[in-house]
Amino acid sequence: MSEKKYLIALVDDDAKIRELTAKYIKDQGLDVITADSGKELDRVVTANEVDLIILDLMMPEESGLTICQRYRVNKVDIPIIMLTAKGDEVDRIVGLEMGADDYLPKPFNPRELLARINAILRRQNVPKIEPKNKLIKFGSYEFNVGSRSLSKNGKNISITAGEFDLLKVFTEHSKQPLSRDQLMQLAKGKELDVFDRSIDVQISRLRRLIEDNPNRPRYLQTKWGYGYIFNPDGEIS
Amino acid sequence: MSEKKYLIALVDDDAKIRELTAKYIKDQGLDVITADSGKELDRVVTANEVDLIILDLMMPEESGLTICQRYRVNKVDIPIIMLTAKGDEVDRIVGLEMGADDYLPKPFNPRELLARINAILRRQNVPKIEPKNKLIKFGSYEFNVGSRSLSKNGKNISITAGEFDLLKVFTEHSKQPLSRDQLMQLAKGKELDVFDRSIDVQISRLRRLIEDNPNRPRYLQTKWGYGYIFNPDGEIS
DNA sequence: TAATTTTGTAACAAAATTGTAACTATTAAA
DNA sequence: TTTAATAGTTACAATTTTGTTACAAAATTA
Repeated sequence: MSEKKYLIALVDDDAKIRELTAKYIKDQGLDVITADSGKELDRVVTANEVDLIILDLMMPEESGLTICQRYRVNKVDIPIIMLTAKGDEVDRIVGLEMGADDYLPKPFNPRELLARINAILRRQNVPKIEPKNKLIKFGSYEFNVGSRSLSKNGKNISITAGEFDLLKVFTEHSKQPLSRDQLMQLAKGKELDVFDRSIDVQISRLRRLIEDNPNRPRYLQTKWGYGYIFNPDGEIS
Repeated sequence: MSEKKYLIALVDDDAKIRELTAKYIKDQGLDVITADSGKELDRVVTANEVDLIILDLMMPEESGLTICQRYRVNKVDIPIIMLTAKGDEVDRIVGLEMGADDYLPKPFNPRELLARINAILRRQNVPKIEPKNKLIKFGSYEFNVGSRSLSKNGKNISITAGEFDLLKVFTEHSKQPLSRDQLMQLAKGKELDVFDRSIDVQISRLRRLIEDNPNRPRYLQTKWGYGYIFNPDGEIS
């Protein structure tokens, strides 16, 4: 956890826009967690170290404006980019006065959003990060985040994108139990549906890659009734 | 920290489904008021503080869709779960567009309904801001809520989810006698049935984990005729 | 586009936990 | 001291949760 990637919280009530945008940002190498409301954002922000918030202005329960104001009043000074309806000049100005750092009219070009994200992060000069080739070792395994590769005793093991995302999340939260909810958020940037077992299946697949004996996992253990935990030391509890 | 009990309004014209579902929800420790029509629901909503509405789509007088729309137009933003006929893709989408928060195809699994209720209520709730690695020490024991772990003299003791929940409740209410009723409510979020001894059994199990001598409990003592009390100082009264 | 790979879903099996019932022990009160 | 009520404990059944597989859907690549 010494090095971390930028984490963007994306708040929009429209699931389609949310997922599309999240995917785009993720593809650019940033981490994304989504939220569909202010309440949800609160939870995300308290549970994670968010570097920047992208906030839709028009939302049913609590408007982006209110959320922004609430955060600023509470001295939460995470940078905020506000998404406004096209030409909504007034809201835009109010938004900036509320303490938003930038705004972007909808519909927006994802590349422009990305440019603004980078501009703000640079402006904030959050310590620049990730001189690639972050290497995590556990047992005879090596996991290289920069080169997206996994190996055992130097021999390469092929890992899919989904497995990679999941393992990356685990290595970034070593020795910390993660619920399926959190894993879904952190690895895929979306909400876990009730009775969704896809995380379990991915875990099972991941274990085949990173466990000498997948039936007796050492590194990727189950927290029964809660979720999973990654422990590079491989202590058996 | 008085936990609020949620009130669910259940609207269905079929009396049998209504009562069965109501009973199921009640058993899980939520309050329920039923209604057999939109009119009835209006009355219920104006007379009570309803936290969530479960709304059948197909009803003789006024359809669930209409009701939902009516509420949203009038800026009543109580979350709504819509019950749709199976496979009625179109209505489902229209429902969500009308402002329903979730839908459930009929016939539904009551457990799934409950899961969705809880998901929505959780989403509505502003999360408690809590220090992450809260560590409670008593005797030679350490209980870490963040990492969901328990240890004695540094040696890990495996604790189940149920035991964890119970112990967590006790540590959050140190030196305060808790009735079985309260414990059930706080640890499992449901109602205690008459003649339900499950709390006693869990206490017995928990004592095996956190007492040097489970037959002479120091930390988790009995309040005879009332309930139990947790005292991290371990004074024997 | 077709072929290939990856991912999610559903179903079932396995494992772990939890509740129940029965019985015993303890406590408080008569 | 007896009695009735309450609490402790145990084994076992029931339930819940997790693991895994095969297959279908979706995404990616050629």
